[in-house]
Amino acid sequence: MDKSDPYVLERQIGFVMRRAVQRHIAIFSALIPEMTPTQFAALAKLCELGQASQNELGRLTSMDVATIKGVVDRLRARSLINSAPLESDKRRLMLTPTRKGRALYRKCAPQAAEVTRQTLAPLDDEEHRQLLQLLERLT
Amino acid sequence: MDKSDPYVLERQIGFVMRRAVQRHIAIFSALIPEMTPTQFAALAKLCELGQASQNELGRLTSMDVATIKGVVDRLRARSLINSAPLESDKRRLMLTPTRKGRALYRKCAPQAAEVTRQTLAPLDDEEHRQLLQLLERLT
DNA sequence: TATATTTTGTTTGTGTACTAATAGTACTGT
DNA sequence: ACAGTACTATTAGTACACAAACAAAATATA
Repeated sequence: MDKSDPYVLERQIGFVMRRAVQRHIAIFSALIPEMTPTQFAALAKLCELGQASQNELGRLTSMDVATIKGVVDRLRARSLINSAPLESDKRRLMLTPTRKGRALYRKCAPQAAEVTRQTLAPLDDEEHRQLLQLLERLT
Repeated sequence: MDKSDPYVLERQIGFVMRRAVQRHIAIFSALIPEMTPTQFAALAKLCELGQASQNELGRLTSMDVATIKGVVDRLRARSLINSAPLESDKRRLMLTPTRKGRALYRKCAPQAAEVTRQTLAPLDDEEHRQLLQLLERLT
């Protein structure tokens, strides 16, 4: 990319990523209306771990402390997860998925794979790999 | 990408994009604390066009009608843009950047280019081109 | 032991971002 | 002229996302 290129909004990485994320979220909510992508990420990670503290879950899903609190609150309000203060460290809020939460996760996981497929439909396997690898290096 | 891969949250395109966007926004707000990326996009496009209706500006910057309204409200509250109903079509709200808005845009534009540079710093020019092209195809 | 630091969680405030509903305006075809 | 349709803007409601300020608990260090 020529560094002397004029500034064109539509070619900036931030603008293009925002649009790609918008499309992804649209696909997600069409295929998985039961949950938002963020809620699914938290539930999926919690099911994978079995249990985790709220703070820990936030770190593992790249959510801010204030954000993970809201997400956890909404999941708990729908009885998809339980929370309880930890005896050994009273600051921590230990989270576990409920039976209902695990069931919903199992139901949605294949759909989530389909979301990824549809999002990446314009690309072939090699391009998919490349894109993921390039994006990961931006982190 | 092997379609039979197990579902690993961290390798899904949505998760990776969310993280990349988070980093980009952090860089943006460090370099351009005067505005959010969204506000800059709207102001930049409006300065480029000279004028536009609110709806038109939203379409050109990929913002929902409700979103562009909020962004325009905040820019107007800071006297960066003006708005007035259009005589020839009373449905439309015509927007123009103020002198102050244009000055701020001119000041921030080079910084915005630097935001893009820093965001893409882990990649070389060819990789930058590739990433942009792949993301654009996801739109 | 006493103090300082770190960790964890909450709250408040601001700013996207979308859906759905509403209302006024403009256009189209008969 | 009028009925139906499309467009534009606003509002209300829900949900991320981050910063900043705070409180409580645990850990480290003097």
